[in-house]
Amino acid sequence: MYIMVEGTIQSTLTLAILGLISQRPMTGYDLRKVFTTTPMWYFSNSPGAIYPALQRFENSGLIKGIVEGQDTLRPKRVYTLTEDGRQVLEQSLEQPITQDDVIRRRDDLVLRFTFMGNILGREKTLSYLKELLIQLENYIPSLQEHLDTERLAESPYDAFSIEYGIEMYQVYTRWAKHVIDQLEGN
Amino acid sequence: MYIMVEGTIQSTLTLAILGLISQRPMTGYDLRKVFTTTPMWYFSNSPGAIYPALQRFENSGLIKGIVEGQDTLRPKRVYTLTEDGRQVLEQSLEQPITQDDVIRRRDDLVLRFTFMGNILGREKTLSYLKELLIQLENYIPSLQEHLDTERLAESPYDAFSIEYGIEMYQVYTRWAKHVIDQLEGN
DNA sequence: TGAGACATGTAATCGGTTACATGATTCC
DNA sequence: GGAATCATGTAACCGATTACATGTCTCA
Repeated sequence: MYIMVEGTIQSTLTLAILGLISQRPMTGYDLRKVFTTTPMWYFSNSPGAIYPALQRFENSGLIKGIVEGQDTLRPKRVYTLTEDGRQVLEQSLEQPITQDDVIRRRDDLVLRFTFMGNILGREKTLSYLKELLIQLENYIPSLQEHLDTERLAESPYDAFSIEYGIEMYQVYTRWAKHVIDQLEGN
Repeated sequence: MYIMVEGTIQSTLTLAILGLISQRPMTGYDLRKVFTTTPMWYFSNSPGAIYPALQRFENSGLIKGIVEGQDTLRPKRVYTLTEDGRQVLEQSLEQPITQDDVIRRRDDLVLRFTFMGNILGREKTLSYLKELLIQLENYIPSLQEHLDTERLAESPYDAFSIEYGIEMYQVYTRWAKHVIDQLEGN
C-alpha cells in the first residue's frame, strides 16, 4: 500500500513559497521580504496570504517549522522543506505544460523554470524549455488567425491588442531559445 | 446631495464583462462564447463566474437585463449597459496607471486600452498610452539593477528569469510606441 | 525617545473554481 | 434518435485581499 502525500500546490503564490523554502530555510517574514524587495514583488507580500499558507503546508507535512530563539522575546519560526515537501514540489515541477498554462499562466511557467534548475537539474530543465517552445510555437498561429479576422472587421483597437499578444509570445519564444542555447553552451 | 453610483469593477473578469456589454448587448451565454472562441479565452468562461457577476452588476444597477422570447420555451436574458454602468466603466478606464498595475496587471492594462478607444475616444487613448510608456520606462531600470546583482551572485536561473521580465517590458514599450504612432498617423 | 525594521498572527469578506443540475433546439 | 449547441443557473469550497492587532529590537 502506498502512502499518498497529502496537500498540493494550489496556486502560484504557494509554488513560490515552497520553491523559495526549497532554496534555503525561511521564516514568513523572510518570504515577505523577498516579495517586497526582489522582482518577486510580483507576488503578494500580505501576511494574510503568507502565514496561512505556511500553516497549511505545515499541516499537510510539506514543511516543518522550527522555532529559533524560543527563550528570547522575539522568537521566529524557520521553515524547512520536508522529504514529502520536496516530493510534491518535484512532482509539481514535472507536470507537462498544458495549453491552459501557456494561455493563462505564462509567467508562472517562468517561475517553474526558475526553481527547476536547482531541483530537477539541467537536463530536465532543458527538456522543459523545449516543451515550452513547442507549446508556444503551437499557440501563436491561432492568435495570428484571429488578428486577420479582426483586421477584416476593422476593429483597430482589438487588432492592436492581439498584436500585443503575438509579440509577447514571440519574445517568449526567443527567450526560451536563448536560454536553451546558453544552457547547452556550458 | 450627490447620488453615488453603487458597485464597482472588482476584477479583470468583471471589467471584461462590462466592457463587452458596452460594445453590444449580450447574454451570459454570449459572454461565455467570447471567452471560449476569441483570444479573450484568457478569461474564465465558467458559468459559475459569469452569471453571478451579471447578477451583481444588475443588482447595483450597472446593467439591465431584458428577457427575450419570454413566451418561448428558451428565453434569454440580454444585458445592456445603463447610464450608471457607463459612468462606472468610464471612471474605471480613466484611473491613472499605478506601479502596481504595471507590475501585477500588465495584461489588464491592455484590456483597458481595448475598450478605451470606443468609450473615451482617440485623444484619451493616446494620453493613456503615453502614461503607460512613462510607467514602463520607469520600471525597467529597477529590473535591470536586480539583474546585475543576480549576475554577480551567479544564480543563472534567477538571472534568466529577470531577463525574461526585462524583455517582456521592452516589447511592451515598443508595442505602445507603435500604437501611438499608428493612432497619430490617422 | 522615537522611527523603522523585525516578527507573527487573526477575522471578515468576497470572487472564482469546480461540480452539479436542467432543459430546449437544431441538425445530421 | 442522438450529438452538439443553446441557455441559465446553484452550492460547496477555498485562497487572497483588506484591515486590524500586538509586541520587540535597533539605531540615530
